[in-house]
Amino acid sequence: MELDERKVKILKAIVMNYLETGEPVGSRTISKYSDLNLSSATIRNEMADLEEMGYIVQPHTSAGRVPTDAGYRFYVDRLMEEKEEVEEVKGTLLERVDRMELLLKQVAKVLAYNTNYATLVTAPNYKKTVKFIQLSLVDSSNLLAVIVVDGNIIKNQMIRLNVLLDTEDVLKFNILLNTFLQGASLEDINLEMIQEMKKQSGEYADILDHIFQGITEAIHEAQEIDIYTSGATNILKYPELGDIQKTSELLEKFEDKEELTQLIEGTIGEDDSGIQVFIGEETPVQNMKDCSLVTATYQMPEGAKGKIGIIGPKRMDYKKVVNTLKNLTIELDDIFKKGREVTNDE
Amino acid sequence: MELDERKVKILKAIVMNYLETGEPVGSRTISKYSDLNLSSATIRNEMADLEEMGYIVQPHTSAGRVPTDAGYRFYVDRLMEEKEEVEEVKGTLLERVDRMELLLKQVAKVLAYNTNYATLVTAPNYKKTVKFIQLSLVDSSNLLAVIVVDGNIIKNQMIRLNVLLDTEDVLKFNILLNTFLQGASLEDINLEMIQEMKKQSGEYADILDHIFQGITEAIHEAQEIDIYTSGATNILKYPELGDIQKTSELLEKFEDKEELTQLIEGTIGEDDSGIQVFIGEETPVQNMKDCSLVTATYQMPEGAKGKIGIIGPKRMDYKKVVNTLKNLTIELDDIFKKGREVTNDE
DNA sequence: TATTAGCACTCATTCTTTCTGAGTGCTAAT
DNA sequence: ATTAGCACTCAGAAAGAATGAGTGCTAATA
Repeated sequence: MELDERKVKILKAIVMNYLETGEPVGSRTISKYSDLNLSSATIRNEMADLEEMGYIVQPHTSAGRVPTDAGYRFYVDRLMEEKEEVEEVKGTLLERVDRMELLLKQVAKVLAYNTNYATLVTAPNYKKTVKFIQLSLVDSSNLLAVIVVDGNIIKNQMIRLNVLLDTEDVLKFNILLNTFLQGASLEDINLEMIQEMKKQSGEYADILDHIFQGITEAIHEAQEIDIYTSGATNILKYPELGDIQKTSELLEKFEDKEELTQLIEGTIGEDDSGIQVFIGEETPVQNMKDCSLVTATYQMPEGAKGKIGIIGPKRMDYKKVVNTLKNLTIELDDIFKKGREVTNDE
Repeated sequence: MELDERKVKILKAIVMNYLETGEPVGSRTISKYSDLNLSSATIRNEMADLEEMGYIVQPHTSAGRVPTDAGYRFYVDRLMEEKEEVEEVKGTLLERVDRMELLLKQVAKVLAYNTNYATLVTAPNYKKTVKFIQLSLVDSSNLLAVIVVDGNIIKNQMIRLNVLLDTEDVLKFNILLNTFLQGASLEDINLEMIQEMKKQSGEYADILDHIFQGITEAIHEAQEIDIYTSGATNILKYPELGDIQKTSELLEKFEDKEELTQLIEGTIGEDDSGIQVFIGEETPVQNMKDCSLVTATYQMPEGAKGKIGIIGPKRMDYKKVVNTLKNLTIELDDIFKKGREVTNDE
């Protein structure tokens, strides 16, 4: 059977109507509210074909039709024309990037507010490289390590001492650490390097162990993918995800970063730039089979990438979501670029 | 009418039974499962009295009785004997206090896991005093300010420069800042002090403005009440909070720190130490009228106080919750004390 | 006088049954 | 190829009947 132009028109009408109303769409509706000027009977015949082809289904015999995953997919890939009007993202993003965390939290929040879906944002994930390390003696038994990795992400680590150090010792350590570690990534810090540093540090070799532990912890922590979410409760707004049981399980996942990390990593694939749409079964997480997921990848000037995701019901307003995401990533790119110009011209 | 001993016994039986089952309690149940050896008819008479006195109600004519807020209150205040068995808190807390944030997040999580209710924990709120400040030059245009306030809370602030500074300048600033600001709280930093510092800093007075701004921002941020929540979705587990509409509004509040701050501040009252129980209408927030809130105050050796709260349905297991909270606060006090011994013996 | 057995009554809940109407598929006419 | 028309289906609403947990009241009992 062939998917001729008329069938496409009808399919489009069905999907759009369903997106709007959430009710199964009957032949009569299409007959009346489309410019095809066909009787409901004709539409019915066409619908039967479309059903056979797998684009739509009837929830039960005497009901209208509802798009299948394939139907949505066809719509998203081929029918959904771009909106020319820019979907403005309301709510200001921070302009200063020095607190990445705040910025991303804000992104999640603004996005949730704008779309009324659940959102999540991952921090850009790149091989972090030490830019600057400083130890300072806070008091006699506490040594503070401040580590700045690129992207101006700052980590602190309090190191408890059981030996007395004086300022001069600390100064020595600082120099030592910086000469060795500046520009190093986590992988670069290998046994050999450590040995060498220990050798050079002479009598304080055992303290160095302590310090190292603190530092690796900090770098590790910086390396972890941070995830920020917002608007999780929006999920409750869509009654088609009726089963409270299921929905609350989904919400629970949303509280758990581990799970989310998996989710996001599941989306890293072929088309790793731009926008991806996962519909129903295509979604990489079990509990989400009744939802759709739209992700966008943003990129920092250094090449680091992060993801923004929106989770909503299958009948989500794909057009709006895709558009909003596009604009948001542009805005983000902009902010990062600006940030870079001002900051990192080393 | 008088609340004699028998009535009290009956009331207690009703409340306990209701806490367990969630179903209205009938006279026959009490007659059978209590050691009173009274017929259901007698119980009925007594129940009628208790209803008149406002401790219980019937949801409808032919149903058993359910405790009113007053009924719960009486139970909590007078009937609920302390469990002697310690309600063990399962799941380890971090032992090291240097990352307060992690500790409190953990507390919220463990508590939610143990009780199956929604939990929230506020960071201790005290007048923060600067313990240590350090500026360092990360690169030519970025100055990093690290501020440690007591309790070893660390704040970072990247300060962007449009003037070139060399290491010596930074050193000078460091000395200047530390002599003036060490031990100062936010309120202490007044115009006079600033003037004096500017005078002493001579030619770099205008950079100082920049730095000040950064530092006050950081202190402000440290001053803010941080709130950590966990297990919000547990709320969905209690069907008696049936109205999804309402419940989801409640959940939304749980996403919003502002609201939560209000909530917690609403509980700061007379009995500001130990454990407080708010039942239904007593709760300081509108959407929470169908819930109960139990809060505990923990105290750091410095005298700073924070709150731990548990939100659940009115028929929550008060005994368990109160007990768990008691033990948790003790455990926390312990951790803090240890932390102090090792850390802050200045 | 306090307690209890007994009975009529109430009413949420559950299960059935009936009704309704949106929507279909098919056939015969255009 | 399209459409009018009609019989058919079936979810969901509405209405009715059965169930049973629980009550309040009264009269008998200890």
